[in-house]
Amino acid sequence: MYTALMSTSERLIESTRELLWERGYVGTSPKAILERAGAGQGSMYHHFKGKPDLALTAIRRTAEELRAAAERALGGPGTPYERIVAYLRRERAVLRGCPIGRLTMDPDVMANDELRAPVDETLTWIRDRIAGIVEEGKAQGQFAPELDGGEIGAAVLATVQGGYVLARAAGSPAAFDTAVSGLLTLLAPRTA
Amino acid sequence: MYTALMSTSERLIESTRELLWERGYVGTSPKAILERAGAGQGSMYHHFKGKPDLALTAIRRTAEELRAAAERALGGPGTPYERIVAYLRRERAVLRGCPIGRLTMDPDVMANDELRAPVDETLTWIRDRIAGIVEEGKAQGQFAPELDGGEIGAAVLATVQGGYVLARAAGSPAAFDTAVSGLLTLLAPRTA
DNA sequence: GTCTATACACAGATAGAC
DNA sequence: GTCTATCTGTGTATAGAC
Repeated sequence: MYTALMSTSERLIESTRELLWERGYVGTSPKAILERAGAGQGSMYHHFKGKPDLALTAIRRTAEELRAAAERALGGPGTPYERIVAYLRRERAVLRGCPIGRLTMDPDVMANDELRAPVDETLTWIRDRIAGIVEEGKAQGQFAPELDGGEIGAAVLATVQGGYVLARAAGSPAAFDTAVSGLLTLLAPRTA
Repeated sequence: MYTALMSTSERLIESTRELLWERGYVGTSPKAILERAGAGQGSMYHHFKGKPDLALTAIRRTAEELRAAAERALGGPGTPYERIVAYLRRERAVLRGCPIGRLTMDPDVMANDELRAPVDETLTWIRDRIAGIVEEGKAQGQFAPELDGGEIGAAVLATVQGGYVLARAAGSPAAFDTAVSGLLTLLAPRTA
């Protein structure tokens, strides 16, 4: 539960972000949000139109943070392969899953175009970002010319998203790392 | 909603399987199950101890079916690579997601060891099954000796699970196929 | 076995006092 | 802005009639 160091509205947003990550949209009730934020019913309906409106604000912020975190790895120094390694190996709370990807399994999020949009945009952006890096690598001769940037970008992001699934099922982050290692072996540049 | 061609208990199980697939565990209420099954409150509590008990029965059945479907592709004819292709390309209701994998994002399933067990066992089984096929391929010289069966198995299954995430986010099955194509390019045997 | 009736807490939202 | 009522429906389960 957040202290009074934040405004009520901020505490509501941050509490919602946490709960959406932990329990998804259908699993998160206004009551739970209010308790965590230390606010009363009135505050939430003063600052937001209701649960979907507050969730939208929370999701947008989380999406922006995720994009920034991905960019820190993908836009860092090194060869294209090294940047993809940095992305795949970056620090993650593996057992918590992806705060954006998990929303794709939420029926109420998927049924609401406004809520789905930031999810779609974020994953598409990461996919395309990786795709561009793969094309860079091809141009530099690090990757084989038969690789398709879009396909590899999708495969890399899918491995991450699926890695979360395997790790959560097993109750251990190891499965995530195993899947990543497998993909990286397959993607390794020819050490000509 | 199911007709009277099934027993009440069967209709309850099948309705639960559908709803767990569509809406997950937290998103599925006994009331919705009863409506779909065309049964009254009493029937459910006569045949099952409650929602978790009914869900466990439903999940176990779905897990068994998923394993069988995977085995039909993985245990089919062809080289190791071809069998993995068959698995990755098998007919799927992509936009519905994986009926087992999606449960890993359900907080109440993950918090209940009995409910999580069949999820874990199923995904582990598929992972290991693919791992063995990769080892076969290595023995036959189809795959490079530096590939680790366990890692590739995890990467293949993660691509599938993550492919569902990408497809659902985009609202189109194409993203799934794109990711699969990318992985298959990377995994393609050296056409020595 | 299946039904309806009942129970009580929670989900989501509104009203109006301070 | 924030709070405490208050409201209607739903979630999950039990009781007891048929």
